[in-house]
Amino acid sequence: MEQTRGDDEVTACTRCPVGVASGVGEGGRCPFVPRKRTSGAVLHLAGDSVERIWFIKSGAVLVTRSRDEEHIEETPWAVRRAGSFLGLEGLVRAEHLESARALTDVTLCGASLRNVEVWLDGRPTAARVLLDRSLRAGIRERPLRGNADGTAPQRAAAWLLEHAPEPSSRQVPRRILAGLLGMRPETLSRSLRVIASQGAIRQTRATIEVVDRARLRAIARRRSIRPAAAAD
Amino acid sequence: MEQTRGDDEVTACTRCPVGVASGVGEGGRCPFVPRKRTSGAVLHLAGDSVERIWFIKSGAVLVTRSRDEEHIEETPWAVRRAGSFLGLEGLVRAEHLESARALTDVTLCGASLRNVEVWLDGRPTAARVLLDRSLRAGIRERPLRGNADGTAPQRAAAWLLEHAPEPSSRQVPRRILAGLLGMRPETLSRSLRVIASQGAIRQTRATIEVVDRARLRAIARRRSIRPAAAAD
DNA sequence: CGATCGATTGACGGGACTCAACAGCAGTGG
DNA sequence: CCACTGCTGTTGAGTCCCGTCAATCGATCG
Repeated sequence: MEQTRGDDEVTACTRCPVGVASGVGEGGRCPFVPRKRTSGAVLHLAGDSVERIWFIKSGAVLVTRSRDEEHIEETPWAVRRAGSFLGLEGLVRAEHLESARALTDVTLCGASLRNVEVWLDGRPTAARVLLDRSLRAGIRERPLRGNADGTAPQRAAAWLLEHAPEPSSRQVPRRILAGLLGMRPETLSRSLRVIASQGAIRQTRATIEVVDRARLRAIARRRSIRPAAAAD
Repeated sequence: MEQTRGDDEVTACTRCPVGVASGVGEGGRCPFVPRKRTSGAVLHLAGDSVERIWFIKSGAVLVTRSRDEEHIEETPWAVRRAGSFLGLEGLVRAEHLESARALTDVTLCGASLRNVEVWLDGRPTAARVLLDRSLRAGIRERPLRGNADGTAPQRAAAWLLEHAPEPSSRQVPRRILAGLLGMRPETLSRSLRVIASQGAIRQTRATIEVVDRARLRAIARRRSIRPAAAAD
């Protein structure tokens, strides 16, 4: 539970971890400058060369990855929220690994790759902030995508348990949600119907409302598929 | 292709990225001290409190994650090789996220969490090394686990394409490999038979030999399942 | 050789994908 | 106002891939 929860909006740079690391308030300047994007805006595409690194101040961003090298087909991968970075790959490779689109109206702080490099060299605490955020994101991004992670209703229930408290999650379209869970929209629709029939959620065409977390947990945990054995 | 390939063994600390960041050769001392473990040794278990952080100097380590919070059932997650860290989670949470076992005889450099913290505060380049390695590992660790990532033969072919050059990959038991790919051993066995019947590999009970990479690629790419559509 | 474990093969059933049709909803324009 | 269009989400029917269970085979070890 040490993960930051909720869409914790950070407005003041003096309370922003990046701002703090930059010494804002003590005469330091933060290389990341704020910018707003409206819902649906494309931030970058996989395969593009990394020009800027972004820090999400508020809102939610959908990250999609391409399965093939040519970046033709993309599949939803994760939802990044306030406090996460976008484009950190730029520090270790030339091109974006993933595409990013604003899922809601967002406030992003961006800095050119060059400025980030300068920042990393100049501020002793800068690298630690990026390391910290990178590790947290890595822990958090554990997509449940296949039968090995449970049946379709199980994965749907698990996702709802984890993301229902987020206000922005209610705006995730069914099609995208299905992609995040590694299933087809039809399968998601059927899964939600099963979950709703057990009284754990109430749903309309566009919204999902959790009414019984305990029951939802029961659905998510029920193990019909045993995970593969590990080495002993 | 900027990822380091092969089981690049690092023996001299003056050529090790961690050693370089520690200033070995310029009077600095590296907090990570080498230790050897034999194949099969358990390095740590998920849920244990993080005592030490390890850097892999040579060999391969199997990382397994537990699906449930109680850490009862574990499923293979990734194979980490020379140049990767183990236990970096310790910097942002108290307990190990994953279990680790030596897949081959390994040489590990370990440092206590406290010493790592001291090291991070004292050496300006230390955090950058960890950040760099963490990002690379994050890019590399992209497990293909479900139907959404392709059929069983496709995932098996994709894994072989990526890992066949690694000498240590030939020692991965079928059962473990199946877990890494999110399928049962029986399904892996059938998949390999299909791939072999197309002439892309030759296999015995214990070994897999790639004989036709082009054909293997064709099998991996053939799209019988379309990935879910991304937002446009 | 007997015991044990891992890998393979076969038979079977179920869950998810595919394809298709339909319903709900917004935008457009006559 | 309503037909028309386009898009998203739902529902149904059919197919097939993969998980499950069971038996067999191979390899290793005492």
